[in-house]
Amino acid sequence: MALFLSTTTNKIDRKGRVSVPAAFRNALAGLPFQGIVAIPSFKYPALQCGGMDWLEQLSAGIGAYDFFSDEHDSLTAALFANAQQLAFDGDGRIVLPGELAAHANIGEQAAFVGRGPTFEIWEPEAFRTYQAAATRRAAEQALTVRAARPDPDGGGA
Amino acid sequence: MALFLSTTTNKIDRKGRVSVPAAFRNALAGLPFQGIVAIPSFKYPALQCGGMDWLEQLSAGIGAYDFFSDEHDSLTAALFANAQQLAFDGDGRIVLPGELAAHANIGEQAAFVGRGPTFEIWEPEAFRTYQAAATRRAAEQALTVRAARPDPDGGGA
DNA sequence: TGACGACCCATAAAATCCCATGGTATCCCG
DNA sequence: CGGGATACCATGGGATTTTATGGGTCGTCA
Repeated sequence: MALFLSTTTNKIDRKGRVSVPAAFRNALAGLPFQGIVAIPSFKYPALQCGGMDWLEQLSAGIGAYDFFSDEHDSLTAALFANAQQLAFDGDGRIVLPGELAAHANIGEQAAFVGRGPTFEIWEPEAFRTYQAAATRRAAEQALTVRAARPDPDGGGA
Repeated sequence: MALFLSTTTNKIDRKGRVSVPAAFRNALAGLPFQGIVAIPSFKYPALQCGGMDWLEQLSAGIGAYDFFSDEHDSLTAALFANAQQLAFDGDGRIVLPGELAAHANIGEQAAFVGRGPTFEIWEPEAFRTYQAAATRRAAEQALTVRAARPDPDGGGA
């Protein structure tokens, strides 16, 4: 699966449309469904996104749980019930539905944040705040990671 | 994986382009994505770089963490969100985005520093300073090591 | 009829491609 | 071994294409 990298902030026009960054669209090129899948994160005011293939993987993972288990209920309720399929228009834009925009407090602008196999959509200012904290934590953890996983180059970042 | 060796300093033209040293390009030949991946180091004013295969390895290493854990969040936010995929143009150059150049205080010139499986991009003067300090530290540590460990072959030097 | 979504087109800015040049190292041949 | 030819590399700039963004039109469904 392609990786989503870097952060791009795009404007939302008065019809509620946003351009998905070209780099992300390229990562999704070749998939049967041309568009993205967005799920409100239950940890952050943000939207978890990926291609259709990502959702299928997620589905496969959930399938492993017992069908009648509480986990199954919680997960399917939390994930699939709130998931939205957002198709690209001819110019690579999507329309952000009201509930999703509301969950992430998105107004005029939306930040598309790469997270490797997936990406997120944030309100730009909120993301900056979160990002600062995450970077600080990651810097501390970097030592841990290196200790746990021998890293010849001494450092990724 | 190929190795990156030696240091080369190249000029950045007014469009923000730099030639990636031919030796580094050769090390990346054969990869599906022709270009490099750059991540701002959170230890130095420099950019950690490598091929796409390097990033995939990194991604695999992070995948070991629980998907919903804070560690996972911090690392992916710090790495992937700040990472940039920089493709070669037809002449083996990349465009250095503003934020990356800013992080490394890069202006007119960029130093490509081989580090084995990865390489770094520095502002040349800053690298010289860092390099000198690192050399000094290494020399001090060498003395310490020799003192602590009786050396049968007479000290090597 | 009136709101909403899907599709189409226009435009400015930015990224990308393509070609030209000068310098340097390399190779080949006498 | 010397000298010319050659290939490769770093660099510059113009032309072309992509992107992001704005707006219009037409059909659909309530």
